[in-house]
Amino acid sequence: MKNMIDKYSPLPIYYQIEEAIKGRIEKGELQEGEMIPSEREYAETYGISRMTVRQAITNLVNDGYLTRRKGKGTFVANQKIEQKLGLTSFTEDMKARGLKPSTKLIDFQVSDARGKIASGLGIHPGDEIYEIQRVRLADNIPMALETTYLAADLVKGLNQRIVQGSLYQYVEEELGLSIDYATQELEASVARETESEVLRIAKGTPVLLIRRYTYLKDGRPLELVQSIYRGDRYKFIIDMQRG
Amino acid sequence: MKNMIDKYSPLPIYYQIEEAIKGRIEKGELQEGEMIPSEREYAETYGISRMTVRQAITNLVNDGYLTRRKGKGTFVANQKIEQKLGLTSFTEDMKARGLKPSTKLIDFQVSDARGKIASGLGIHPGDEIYEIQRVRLADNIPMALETTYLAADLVKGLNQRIVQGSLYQYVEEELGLSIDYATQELEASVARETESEVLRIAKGTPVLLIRRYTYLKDGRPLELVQSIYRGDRYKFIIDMQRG
DNA sequence: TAGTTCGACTGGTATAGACAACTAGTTATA
DNA sequence: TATAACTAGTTGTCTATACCAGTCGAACTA
Repeated sequence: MKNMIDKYSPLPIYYQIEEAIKGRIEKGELQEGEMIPSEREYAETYGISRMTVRQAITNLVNDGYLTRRKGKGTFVANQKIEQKLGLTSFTEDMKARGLKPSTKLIDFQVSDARGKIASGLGIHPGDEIYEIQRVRLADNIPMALETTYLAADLVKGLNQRIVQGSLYQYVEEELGLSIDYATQELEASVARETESEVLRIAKGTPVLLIRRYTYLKDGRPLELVQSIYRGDRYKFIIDMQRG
Repeated sequence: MKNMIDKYSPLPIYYQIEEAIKGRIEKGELQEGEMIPSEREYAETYGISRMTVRQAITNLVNDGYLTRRKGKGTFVANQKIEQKLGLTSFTEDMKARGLKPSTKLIDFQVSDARGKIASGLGIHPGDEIYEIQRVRLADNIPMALETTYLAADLVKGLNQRIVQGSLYQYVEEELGLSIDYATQELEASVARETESEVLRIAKGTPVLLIRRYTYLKDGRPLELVQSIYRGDRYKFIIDMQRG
């Protein structure tokens, strides 16, 4: 039941190895984060060259199934949180559109929760929250204004450095909290004073407002992200009439 | 001015080659569709192994800069039309969300243009149009109903086989038409009879209606695509109140 | 005990060569 | 003339080998 490799198959050997490893991951025989056998080990057990094994593994790394760590080994990749949640990150979204995404942090402060935000985060009005404001750019053109609200006593010790890295990673790996799911609301709106300035559009211009609530495994709300997208740059013409 | 490769640089040779080729593409020295020097040629002129050249080229193929054609050569890739237009294709969109996209063709027919469709395509009511209806699925769950309308005398000879491949490629390469730009309209709506059946949702469920108009370089409208997305599966809660 | 060195593991880079599969043009043949 | 065979080019696959560069723990040393 071992040697599933057929050297005389018309299918390339690297492809057979590739499918074999992928199969073991999908069957759950290889778990997320688990180390797979080393390249030399594969080469020996199948009686093939290490370079051929490398070709198979390289493809799987490119497809996101595996990650390599020099000196340590090759590991089954973790699914991205965005993928788990079924969310598209701004970065990936823009890349898919062929644009160069970037982010500018414009505000990071502690403030008091107001009505809608407090209820969204499941805390009391007046409780401390972190408020992070970023501009998302595509090819250096401002595309969206994104404001993230987090309950301060849930994500203790948050600072500017973390915010500029991966917030989700910090929450999961450092704080040990498990992100579970998210819901999104989309609504059509118009740009207000602040937004029009940052996005360099006229006040009153149609914008897309997306509100995302992210929840932990235990049901507590983790964050509320409110994004204002320029309708024009997105080439969305928002008209409110019903079909 | 030739040998830009430093064998004793800490940067890997394959990386240097990679950057060199990428640079030539970005500077326009290598045009879209143009064949680049063969792997053996690179190996010889730089005095390195062909496998090292292959590593560089493989990376560029993975990044979408080049495409290989066995027996012919390696060519500078065409930018995807979706990228040119700044549009996200359903396929890419779903992949980015970690879902497996698929498409089911449910109707392909010639019919007569009615009011809104005729004006959108810049033809007269009663003129012949192709009408293509597809269901877009993610992980085999129907996500959207997509209807494409094309003026029959503009895209002559369209058939089911082409429709199941790349329409844009056919239009550009076979018909010699140049796609230029597109606009999108987004509006909130509710599912009607037909849509509710195909998408397996209740009549009256909120849906996202996206209308895309694609235009040729000469300004003529090429197609009108009307997509009905399930609001629930997209986890969008559409509410129409203004901010 | 604390620190260092060493060795055995990992993946990363690079070589030189071989043959297969495919493409396209040329040449020889029926 | 049409067809087949050849040829020279391309990428595709695979081998066997070598050495470099991190990682980590065990053994050695001050």
